[in-house]
Amino acid sequence: MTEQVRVRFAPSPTGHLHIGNARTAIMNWIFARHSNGVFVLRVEDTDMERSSEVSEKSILQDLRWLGLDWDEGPEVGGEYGPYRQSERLDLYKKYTEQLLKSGHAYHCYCTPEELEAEKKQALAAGAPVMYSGRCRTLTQEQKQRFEAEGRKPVVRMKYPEQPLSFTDLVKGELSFPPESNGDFVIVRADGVPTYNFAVVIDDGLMRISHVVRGNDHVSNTPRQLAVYHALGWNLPAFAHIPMILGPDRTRLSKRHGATSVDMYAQQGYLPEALINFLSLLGWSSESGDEILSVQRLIEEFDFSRVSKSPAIFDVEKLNWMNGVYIRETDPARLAELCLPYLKKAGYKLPEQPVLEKIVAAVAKSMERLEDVIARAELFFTDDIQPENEEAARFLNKETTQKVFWSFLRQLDRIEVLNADTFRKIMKTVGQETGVIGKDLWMPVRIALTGQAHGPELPAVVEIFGKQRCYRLIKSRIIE
RNA sequence: GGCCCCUUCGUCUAGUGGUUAGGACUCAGGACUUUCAUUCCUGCAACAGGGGUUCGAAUCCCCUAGGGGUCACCA
Repeated sequence: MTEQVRVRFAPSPTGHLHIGNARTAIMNWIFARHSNGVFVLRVEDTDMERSSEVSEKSILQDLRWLGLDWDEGPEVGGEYGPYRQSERLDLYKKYTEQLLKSGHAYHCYCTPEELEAEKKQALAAGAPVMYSGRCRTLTQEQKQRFEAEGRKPVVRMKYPEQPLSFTDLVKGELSFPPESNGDFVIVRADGVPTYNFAVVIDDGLMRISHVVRGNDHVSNTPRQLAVYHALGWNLPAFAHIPMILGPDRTRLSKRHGATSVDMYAQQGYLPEALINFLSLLGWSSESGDEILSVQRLIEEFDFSRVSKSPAIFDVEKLNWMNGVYIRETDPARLAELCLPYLKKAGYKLPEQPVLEKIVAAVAKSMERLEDVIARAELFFTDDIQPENEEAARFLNKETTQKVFWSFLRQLDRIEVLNADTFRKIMKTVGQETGVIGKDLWMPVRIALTGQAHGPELPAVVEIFGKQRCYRLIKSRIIE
């Protein structure tokens, strides 16, 4: 029987959920759901300086917003906990001692200053930059002398002298010669383990079957292999997914604009759209389809279709895709989603049915939910004025006044004004005045909305109602 | 600089020895329409370069160039 698939997403709580990390989380989650496996969330907070509870909270919130639920981890528990590295220190200690005893690791007393000097020298000489390993052979006396000086040692792993290799699910066979790494620190002077050590202990103990992570971790992998081997543990499968780059082909960062999930959420990107878009950065459906539901992503996901090369984050395409999702959203939910933005704009909100109509009227031209503020403004202001010269010109056409007069006459004869009756009115106005096309519609549009471009007039008019339309047209009549 | 990896339209990608190199976004043009938007149609646009292997290479091998990653008591 095949072993249960267990994957993990292991963010460090040092800020918001980054777009790149979000994509990693998404692929892990999708793969877990695809395989009927377990999705573990583990908080890598061994960097005491930079980690914070606030960050952890926000990352958890962003994951939930995306719809990525975890089966084990903070706030849900699980049998392989605890799920914060800061709460697993005794575990790391146990295995550190084991490695020390077995001779795979040793104490190193070099000071940061000494290391820095060594590094500078190597750099100047054009030699490879790595630790010399000189503390490997310290005698008892030397160690005691360092201790007496008050030096706190770190623990270093002896990097093996054989090539280290593994098979990556997306990149294939990968091999690293011994000279590609030196002895690396696994426990800091303060006793806290470093990433490359803790990650192995945790993945091993948590029975992680597939390590799915960003390509920036490829070069870390041989160091981790060394730990696995020293411990005599079985290797998980590795899958290194391509990185996400900015338009300038460098690592996606603040310079490129919004880089965290919460910023996209704020601007009004839908979680489904973000999931869909991010999934397609480095993966493609065999069908060639691009608009893919979460359900389909789960069904179709496969590492064999993950690309090896980095992908550039293209906001234009995200915008398009988000627009597709907005247009597919039913009016009730869309109204609900737009509500926070309308409130923020300070608009006086109407009844739910009217709100839904407003949102539906402008939805076609929206790429982000925040667009609703500008698009729907005309429904929330009483002061309708031509927005520019182009608009004002239609008001001054010689045929305009008779169109308005006719329009008001027709309006008087109607009970309720809705999209249908409005169309009928316009038809009659056209016949009565002999004015057609733009000259007929534009003056009405400008008088009612102030804008030469905007949502379909019948929809606008239905939302406005008879009173408001009457008033607005009347106000444009020159006696 | 050492080590590892990558390279198809501007961008995301399909493609696993024989295709008019396909799709999507963007852009341009057109149709629809009272405007914008939506929708639909059409078009522009790519195998980094050079050597091999082969009857035949985007597909296999080598070299060059370009790009990315990493070399922390960050993760």
